Amino acid sequence: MATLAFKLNEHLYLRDPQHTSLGQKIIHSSIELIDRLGFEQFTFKKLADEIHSTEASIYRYFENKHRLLNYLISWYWHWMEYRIEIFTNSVTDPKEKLKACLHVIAEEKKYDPTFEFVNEEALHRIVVAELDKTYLTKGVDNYNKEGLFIGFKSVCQKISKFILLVNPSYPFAQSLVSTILITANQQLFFASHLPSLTSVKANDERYEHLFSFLENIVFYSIQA
Amino acid sequence: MATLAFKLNEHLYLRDPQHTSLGQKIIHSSIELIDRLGFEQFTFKKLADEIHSTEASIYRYFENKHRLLNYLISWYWHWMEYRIEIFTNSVTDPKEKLKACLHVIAEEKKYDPTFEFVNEEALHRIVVAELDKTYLTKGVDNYNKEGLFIGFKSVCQKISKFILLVNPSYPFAQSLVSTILITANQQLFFASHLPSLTSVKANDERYEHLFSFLENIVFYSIQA
DNA sequence: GATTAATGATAGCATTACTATTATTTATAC
DNA sequence: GTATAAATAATAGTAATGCTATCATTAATC
Repeated sequence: MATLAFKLNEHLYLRDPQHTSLGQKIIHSSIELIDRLGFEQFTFKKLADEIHSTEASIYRYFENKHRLLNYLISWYWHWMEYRIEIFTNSVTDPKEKLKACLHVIAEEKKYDPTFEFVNEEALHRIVVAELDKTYLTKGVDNYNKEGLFIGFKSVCQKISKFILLVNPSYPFAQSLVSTILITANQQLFFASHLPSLTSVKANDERYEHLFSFLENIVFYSIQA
Repeated sequence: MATLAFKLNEHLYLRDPQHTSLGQKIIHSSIELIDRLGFEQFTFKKLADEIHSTEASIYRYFENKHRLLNYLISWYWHWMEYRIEIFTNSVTDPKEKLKACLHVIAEEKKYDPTFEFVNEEALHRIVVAELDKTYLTKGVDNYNKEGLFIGFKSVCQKISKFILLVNPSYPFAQSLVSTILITANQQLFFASHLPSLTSVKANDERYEHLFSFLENIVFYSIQA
């Protein structure tokens, strides 16, 4: 079986979890547990109990739970880049390419059977709720040097290039892209929990609302 | 002495810290410590040592460190609203009102002697690094019911109204405002730590860069 | 079948996030 | 000015967390 797997930065893990049974259980169940408990309440002890293993065994895969979170979120961005690639690949018009990106960003995240032990729906909720915790820490400069954030950076760069194809003289491409990638998740969170902070309604059309908002910001800002 | 003080939501504290000597020391030194250590490393024990008091005494003012963080950040948004009020008050043209808001949002935060025991510069760094941690938690719905986030919401609402004065048919006012308030802080953080994610340069003109970016997004999006 | 690697079982330790109790200081009321 | 109450300090204790270490056992590989 030639399962598709992303090559993640080595500093994210001690032992690669993708290729062992225990490693796959760690990934699968940590997504489930972090989604359920939130990152603060999540512990290696609880994860160990869940997968009928031990704390010590998990520590052989990940230095600590912070690295594990970074791993999961990095995986998410690699998956996003892969999806953006799929949906922009055959599109030639730069504006349409950009629009395809926005669709991938704003769409509902569903289980992708290409990646067996990853529940993308739950992982997306984790990204929404915990992304900032990966870089909003005193260790950010060291983590950055280790390359822990290349997944996110790479997606940003890819979309920035599309923006510059549409308007080569737009001076805020990087800022605009990081803003919409982060705000997309935030607005969905606000829709569910702090509705007065968003124009996205918490109903079935939330993803369409979100897309319209992103489209509005992006295309008017770059004056396309 | 008629010191100006904000009336913060009662659920933020157990005993109002603004009116006692110990309370003021807690506010003053918690800002200093959280700024220096980051919220994760900050503990009531360390704060107690810093102000030559005890853990137990601090617990009589704040239920836990999470509430204290909420208190500080809520204070910040009340201060921001107060500043927005000052700078928009005498302006009549809606576009100029909105522009004045963006200036307040993007400007460098400096010590405001009106509020003796608060170091706004340090507090701003705390907001940049820790804001999301106040609401990105499993308890968000309960906290929201208690009114812990009214400071932020109130600022959002105020600016949204200015947007609707400029263009009454703009459908994303709330989303646009929450986006720029949060992205303003994020872009400054990126400029310092993850420069490839932002177009804001980490030099003396950072605040002007930031303002231009916000101005670009806001005024083109609402088609002013 | 021997060797090595991976995992499990168990223990331990410093720190954290509290709670509880009692003592002491400070403020206020009479 | 003393009585009374309130605020604070001092101290102790507890369960959980985030690890590290050791040794036994099972599984993979040569």
